[in-house]
Amino acid sequence: MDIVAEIVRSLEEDIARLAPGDRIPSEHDLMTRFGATRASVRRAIEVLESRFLVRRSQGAGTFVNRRIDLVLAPDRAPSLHEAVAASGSVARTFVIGTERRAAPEDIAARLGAAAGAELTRLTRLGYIDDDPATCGEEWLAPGALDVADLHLKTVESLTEVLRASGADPVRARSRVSTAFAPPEVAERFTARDPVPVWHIETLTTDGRGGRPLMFSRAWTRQDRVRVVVEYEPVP
Amino acid sequence: MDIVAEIVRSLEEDIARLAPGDRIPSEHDLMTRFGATRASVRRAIEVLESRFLVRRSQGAGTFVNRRIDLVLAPDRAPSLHEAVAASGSVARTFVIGTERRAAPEDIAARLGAAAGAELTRLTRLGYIDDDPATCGEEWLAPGALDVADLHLKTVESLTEVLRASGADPVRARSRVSTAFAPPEVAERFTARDPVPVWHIETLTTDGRGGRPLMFSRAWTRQDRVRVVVEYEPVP
DNA sequence: GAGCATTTGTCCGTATGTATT
DNA sequence: CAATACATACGGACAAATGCT
Repeated sequence: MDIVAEIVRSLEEDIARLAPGDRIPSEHDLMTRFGATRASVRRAIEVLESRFLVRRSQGAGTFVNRRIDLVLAPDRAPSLHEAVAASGSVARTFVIGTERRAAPEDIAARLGAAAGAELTRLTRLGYIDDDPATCGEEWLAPGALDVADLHLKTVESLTEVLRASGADPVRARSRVSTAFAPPEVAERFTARDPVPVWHIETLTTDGRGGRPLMFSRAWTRQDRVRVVVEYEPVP
Repeated sequence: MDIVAEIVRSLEEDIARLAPGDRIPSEHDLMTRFGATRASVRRAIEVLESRFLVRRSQGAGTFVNRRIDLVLAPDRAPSLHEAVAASGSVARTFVIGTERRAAPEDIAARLGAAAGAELTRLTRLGYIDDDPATCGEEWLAPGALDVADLHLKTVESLTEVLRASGADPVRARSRVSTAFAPPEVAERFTARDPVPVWHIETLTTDGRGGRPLMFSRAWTRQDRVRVVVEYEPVP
């Protein structure tokens, strides 16, 4: 009984012996192997997918998933690029938009701007192994950066740009939780179903004086990245 | 087209107008309402369930889910009991086991004990509105507490007990991530499918001297609790 | 570029089991 | 005990994306 659970168990063992990127047998093959319906086989694979163990691609097959560990700690720079590189994958980030726009009230407040103030907003999209994995926006405090400096292609260097402009950017406070990608983000991920994501917000201030410089808000796919947060109480 | 997505959208609107605990129409009613098969209706409800919007109970029906927000911050005591009470629900915690047992190597190390040392381990199970929602264990450092003090029924008072024994318990470091409940935990939750959970580890030390007192490891159901972690860099 | 086989995505219809009320 | 409602499984059909020829 419970043929789905049996298929799940069996496939789990198989996956443990495979490497990320390896293909698992087609649904048709699994039907004959387990003597089950396609519906049952699919249920089992859906369970594995919801555990982030496999990813499916229509027309291509089902493959063992690779997941990056990202540790966020007070004493460590939270570099997804480094974490990705360390695990042998390739990370790329593109700025897909820069604009001046009236900032939402909460963000304006954090950046010390008046409600409704027009601020510079960068939109970026990050890829891991050529798949979109993270998506987010950065809001710059008034006067933090000259707009002329923003013809950059990678956002990893944004703190570098801030530093070059005479500031001493340090992260002031971060907020991490999980959510489901809002429609405009899910669209970037070319997914329709609810995509479980990490929601990470960070306020960057000037180490000399504490003036707010930048507010960052990002959504990162949970099936591509596992975030671990370590924190200590401030005495 | 995409009848499942249509049902999801429609039910989302309905749910937004309902209160936690309210019942949504039966699958049979939804079949006639949308002119779809039960399979499609179930798919839609499964999507809502995976977003933690509803919970299903065989024989009873499908109900709008209630989720507690728990904010973990360096300057705040992470009290799930308080968060639950503040949202109008009832939290109860029971100690379901106390024993002396050889501690896992990593835990012994954190508590300053020799590898393989026998330590006191408490197992507890937490309920929200009479449903199991959190499950975990506490390991006590050697000499931190007299075993005779452990005939307590609620673990919320554990720091109180430590304090009464002359210590000044403070959280030293916490580690938060998401996972899927291991079998023995899922069993406590009376669930077979993979239950998405928060995995929270905390080391408690003595404020006077920094001696480790207790290591806590807990699994909390994501469909019952939403955790938000706020942290600041230590300069 | 066109055509084709493979593979996953979606939906329909039906039957039976099991927990709740 | 009976009715209700969710859980699980079977079987078939067509659509859509992929990868290869």
